[in-house]
Amino acid sequence: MNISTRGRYGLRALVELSALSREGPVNLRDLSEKQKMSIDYLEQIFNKLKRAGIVQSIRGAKGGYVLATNEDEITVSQVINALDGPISISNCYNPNLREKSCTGPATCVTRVLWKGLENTIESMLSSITLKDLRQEKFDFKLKRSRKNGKKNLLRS
Amino acid sequence: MNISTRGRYGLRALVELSALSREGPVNLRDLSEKQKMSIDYLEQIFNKLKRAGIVQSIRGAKGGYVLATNEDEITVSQVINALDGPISISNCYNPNLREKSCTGPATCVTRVLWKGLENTIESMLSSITLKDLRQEKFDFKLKRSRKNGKKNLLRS
DNA sequence: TTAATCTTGACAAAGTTAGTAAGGATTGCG
DNA sequence: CGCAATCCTTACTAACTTTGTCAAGATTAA
Repeated sequence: MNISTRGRYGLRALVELSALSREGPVNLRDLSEKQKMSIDYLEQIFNKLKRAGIVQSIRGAKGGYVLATNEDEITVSQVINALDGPISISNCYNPNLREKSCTGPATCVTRVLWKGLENTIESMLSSITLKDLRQEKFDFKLKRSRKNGKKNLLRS
Repeated sequence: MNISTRGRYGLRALVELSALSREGPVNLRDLSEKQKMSIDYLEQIFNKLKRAGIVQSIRGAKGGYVLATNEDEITVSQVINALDGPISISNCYNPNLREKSCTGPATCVTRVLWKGLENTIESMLSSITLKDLRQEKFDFKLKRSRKNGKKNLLRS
């Protein structure tokens, strides 16, 4: 149970990009130096981000990348999805993967558990944007519980 | 991001065991037939469960396994912990793993994000017991939000 | 034209997963 | 006792995933 380095590096780089790209496109060399990541790996990562419509590229000298939309419209969920694929706790209900799919009933209780956990995580990651991360202001209030007044800020 | 088959098989087998073991010890052959899992794999799994103190073994003919404590004292979190190790979204803050640990500050915002997500998942899985699963009654209300009256039952 | 960038695809070392296999130890029962 | 049922332990391996590296190309600003 892990979000891969690809997803995590990508997210960190995007937060950095989000802070820098008001001044114009940011090139990968700068990003790689700021974030201590290899340029080659970042290229792979940004290629995926571009195909997912999260960033735009500007080719040629003085080129680089910018966010394709507002920083408060890009969620952690979108980023992880683009880089690592959909979050999946268990594949037992996903028939087109090599793994034997569970032979039990469709309402198998552990299946329901994993699916529910998945939905909750997805929900949490959908509620946090690049802007929230850049400003270091985010919480884990789930979207489904709307009546909860107090924000439960995470600071440690 | 995945809970391994080891963890998932183990959990399913334990729910079955929870239902059957009132009558006395249950042997792995029976469990493996009911749940369509290989005996060899189950042996590996139950070995870990035993070392974690979740089940007790009775050796010899007519032996088998029983839960070591009440079914409502064994949480999903404990089971997954025993079989897959602690849930970890990101190792960037864990210094004794091979992966380069993040060079940023300890309060690195993505680090805080992953750690918070981890805590939330842990919290959810700690709130669900084998009994809940056997009875197919559980929800994802987090422990930390106590004022929430309505239960949000997961049934699909 | 040239240097700075992005673009694309191939490749590989290391690690993880999902089991399989084999032999041993313990104990109930006839 | 002796044997069958059962747990116990360790070793092994094929397939897959992760984490990058590398190289050659395309595009564009200056």
